[in-house]
Amino acid sequence: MPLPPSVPTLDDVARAAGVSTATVSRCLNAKQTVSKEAREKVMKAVDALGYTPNFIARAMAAKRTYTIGAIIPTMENAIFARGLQAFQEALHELGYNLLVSSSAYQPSLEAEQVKALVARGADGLLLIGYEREEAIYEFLEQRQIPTILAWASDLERRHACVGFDNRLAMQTLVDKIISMGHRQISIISGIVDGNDRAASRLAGIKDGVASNGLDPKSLQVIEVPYEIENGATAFATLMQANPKPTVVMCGNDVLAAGAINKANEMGLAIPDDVSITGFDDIELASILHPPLTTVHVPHREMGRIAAQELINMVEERSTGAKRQLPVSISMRRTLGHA
Amino acid sequence: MPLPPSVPTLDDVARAAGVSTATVSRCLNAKQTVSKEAREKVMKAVDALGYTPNFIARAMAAKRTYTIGAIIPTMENAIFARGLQAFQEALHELGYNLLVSSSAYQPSLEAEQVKALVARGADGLLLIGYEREEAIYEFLEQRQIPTILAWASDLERRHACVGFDNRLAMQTLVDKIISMGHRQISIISGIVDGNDRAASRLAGIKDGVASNGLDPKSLQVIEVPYEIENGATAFATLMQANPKPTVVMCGNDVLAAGAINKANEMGLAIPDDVSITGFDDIELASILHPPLTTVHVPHREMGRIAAQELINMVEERSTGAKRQLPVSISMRRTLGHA
DNA sequence: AAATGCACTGTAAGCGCTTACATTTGATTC
DNA sequence: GAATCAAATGTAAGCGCTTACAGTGCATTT
Repeated sequence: MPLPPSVPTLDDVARAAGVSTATVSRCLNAKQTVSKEAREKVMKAVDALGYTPNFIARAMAAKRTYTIGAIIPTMENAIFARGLQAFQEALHELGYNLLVSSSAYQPSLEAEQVKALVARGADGLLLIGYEREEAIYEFLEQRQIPTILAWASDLERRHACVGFDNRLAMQTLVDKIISMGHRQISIISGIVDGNDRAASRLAGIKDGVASNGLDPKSLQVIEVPYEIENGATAFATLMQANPKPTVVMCGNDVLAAGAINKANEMGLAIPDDVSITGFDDIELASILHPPLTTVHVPHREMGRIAAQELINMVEERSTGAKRQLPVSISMRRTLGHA
Repeated sequence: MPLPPSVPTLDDVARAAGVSTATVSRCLNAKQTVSKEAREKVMKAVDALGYTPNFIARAMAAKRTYTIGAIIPTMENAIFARGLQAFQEALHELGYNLLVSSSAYQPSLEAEQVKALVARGADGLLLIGYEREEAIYEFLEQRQIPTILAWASDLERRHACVGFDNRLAMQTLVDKIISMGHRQISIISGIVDGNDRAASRLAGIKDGVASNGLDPKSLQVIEVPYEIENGATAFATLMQANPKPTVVMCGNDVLAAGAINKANEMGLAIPDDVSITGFDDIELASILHPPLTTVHVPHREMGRIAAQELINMVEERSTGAKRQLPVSISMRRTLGHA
């Protein structure tokens, strides 16, 4: 038993099989022709030694890692989970691995992670939304790292993206709400600064309100980080206004969950006393009490398309498409007539 | 503008600064003494060229990556999210990065990911629970990869671990339940095969039942994957039994969420018609309607301790401790007297 | 003035792979 | 039987870093 239980290398395999390292390498990468005879000798040696290729050395020599990096704002709630899962699955099918990190909604952390992932040889990157320093985009371009922006769909911008129109979605929802007789609308929004999705959703509400002849300025808006508890607190505050809102629109389902919860606690009947709406349609939405009326987003499809498109870019079959996916409204039971 | 926009290397920096590559390397790693003068020249060159160290080359030369790998069974729900987040934060403070992958509860996938992470030079690994092929443990030992098992706390086993006693926790909960007059207990368990946590929880229930003089064999048990929908379906099935259960104990909060939802849908009052309990105390638990009585698990603490202990192992300050954390019962409103 | 020690810096040998290029071999053709 | 060619294999040069080892100067000691 060797005291430094040294890990077998390509050289060891080559020696054991009585061939050159090049042949072993070719066997393992199945790119070029290797005689059946040699292949068998090599495979036998690989098994005997328990050889596993050193990924780092391989990446270093080949300058390819078959690894994609993704940076999402948070892993704590389910907003990105499903899309990411689909992304990962699709990547796996295409022969790529996924490395995930979370920026905790901090731009500086995101920038750091972008560099870390690139330094680790990520062949491509998935980022969420648009809002980040231009320097990051420049860095990525200079390094020629294919990047796709998910949860983003601005066809005017130069970046490859796949997402949906947050603004239009909210506007549609507002139309619906107003058509149901609501005039007193209050809003619990995510933090708009640094988060283009939150900003678009808020803008969409204002658009909708304005296009229905109401004054967007009269809207009560509270901005809070996406956490259940914040939704609850904000809801309580909003309900103290006079006149009371007949509907509280939330920037996402997490916030809406908090709002619903607080409403129940306050003994308010939903939707009779107050209506509540969400955004995202995460799993949570359907098990709230009552089930949440929300904007349904095609998370899995978005993840899958992002993977396909990104790999197309990595393998130089595409220079980056822009995809906008349709959303719909999941009418459940928290939205009623005013 | 150079057509191959080649990325600056250490050599470029050395040349620009008029020093040797060794000096540049020493500057960047701050390990050894470099004169202030040299350091300044180097830093200037680094900035001017926009140099970022190539992580892969560094890892290759230094045989250290300052990267920890974690493989969790799922990212789709919040079971592991909070613990992992804390793990990541603690790691970051200690100067390490985290790479996460999900095994989707598939042992073969987990094995693959272990190899992938090791091949990528992970300095250490975090795995969930015990149940996996012995070959994986052997591989890890042979390669001398420090590994900590989280959500695991068997003090008899040889592996470093940090977790809590699933079995005892459930037993305690059963004691409580029986003391409240329940005799008809049904169970919605996670899939036990390949999941030691699920198995321990189920065993704990049986222990508790037996120690209270009831017959564990009379327990109705349905095993399903951890998904809300499955909890709902199983609950409906269980309620068709005769006699009906007075309490349905769920293997985790996700399952309990489904059960509660279905109960509401069926017009059953909780806890008057039927009590329901969960396990994990994820955020979801407190916003269910009614709020879920469940076993509270110190996720964040577990993640933090796992990080500290694992890095101690990586940096050879420890050979692997075993930590068992206390859990408590979060009494909320889904458990009432029989 | 020579010897000693210290602080700093440079030289160069890898780390474990991939791959361009060179070489060998055997079959095929004329 | 020599020439030609394709297939299989080998040789060896890196990839961009870290680090052991070997200087180089200069201040201090003897």
